[in-house]
Amino acid sequence: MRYDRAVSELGRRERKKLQTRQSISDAATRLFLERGFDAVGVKEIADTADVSVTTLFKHFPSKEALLFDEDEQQESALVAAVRNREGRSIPMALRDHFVQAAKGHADHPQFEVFQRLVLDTSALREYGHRMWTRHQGALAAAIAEEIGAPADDVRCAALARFALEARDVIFDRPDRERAADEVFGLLEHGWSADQQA
Amino acid sequence: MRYDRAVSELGRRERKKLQTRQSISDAATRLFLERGFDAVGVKEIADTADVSVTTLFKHFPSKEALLFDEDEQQESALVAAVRNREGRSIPMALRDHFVQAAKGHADHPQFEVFQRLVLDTSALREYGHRMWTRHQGALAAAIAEEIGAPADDVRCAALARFALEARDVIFDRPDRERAADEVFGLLEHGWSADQQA
DNA sequence: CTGCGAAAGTGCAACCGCTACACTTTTGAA
DNA sequence: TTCAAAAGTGTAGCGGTTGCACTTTCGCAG
Repeated sequence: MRYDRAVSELGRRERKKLQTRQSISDAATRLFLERGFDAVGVKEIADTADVSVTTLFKHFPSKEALLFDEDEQQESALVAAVRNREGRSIPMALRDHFVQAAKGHADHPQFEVFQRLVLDTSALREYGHRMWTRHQGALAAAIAEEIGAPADDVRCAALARFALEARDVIFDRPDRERAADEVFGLLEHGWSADQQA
Repeated sequence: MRYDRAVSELGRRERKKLQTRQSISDAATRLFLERGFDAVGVKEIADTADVSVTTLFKHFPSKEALLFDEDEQQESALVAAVRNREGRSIPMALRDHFVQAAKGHADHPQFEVFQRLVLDTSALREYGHRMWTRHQGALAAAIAEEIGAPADDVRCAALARFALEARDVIFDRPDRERAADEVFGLLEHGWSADQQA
């Protein structure tokens, strides 16, 4: 959670609002990790954070959203990966971006259990995937602009969609880096490149 | 357990069960098409089909499932498209299969409104997509077997996933056949084939 | 044919996520 | 100081979904 402007520069009102939001998010994350997503009700989260259920839903649009707090920077990072790719092809730039991101997350040890929770809970896995694929439009637009194609070019949309889906395909594999090589290699050079079938 | 016996060969019990199931499905489809998915409650569907809500949920696992009745043949059709491809590459065989299927559906005029309903209702669109991507495993296995790769080969899994996702990318476009050419061309020959970027 | 157990269906109550509503409290600013 | 907007509250309710205890229906073995 990054807040560009310092918290102290906000009025008391915004500060309190942020504070409430944070305590809700904290309570939810803690309870979910302790006992699982489905075993905790919104009522209990609200009670733990010492707010009403109504207030909880004024800050978060759904129960699932309580766990996915940071989103915006992912999209800009994706677009940046395409823009500042320095000679590499777009698929390779995206491959590097994913590998890099996975490495970065590996630092945080708590990220492991967090990810386990999301992957083991169907509601969360679907919600996460939905949020993730929301970036398709922006990514496609960035790709299109980069190669000078119309903003709604089909191939750009397809590449964006495939790259985003690639993450899930790769995450299931034991050796993620090698999986990333193969999957993005497929996007870069195609199925028929080293496959006679 | 094989149930390829004709309906008439089933006992009165199974026949009645099938009958109630059908009347529920019919009532749901009719009401949904008439007034929209969200404007019809399960209670009303149950009443229309003259069953209790409990019975309704004994036949269908969710409200969305009421609209998606037949699934099994889609999967076998996908696998068959890969198997009987007669010299064509796998991506091209899948492309042809999709184009063919779209043409086949265009016959049924009621399919247009049905599709509109699904596409305009977020709950249904997501459910449909979830059901559709369930075929990834079977499709990936078929591809792997076809080229003599291990059943869990990453590239096969990726191709399967991408092909399934391709449907949605293509369906948004006005000229679906041309879109299918471009998207599956990307899978077949890769991004770098006719793209220097 | 009979009777028994399994399966299908019923009605009710409740849970859970979520929302509308009417209300009070807090706070920034004129 | 005053006032309107914003934050928060409690209650009541909706809609999908499930558990439970119950009745009815049917298939089948004795």
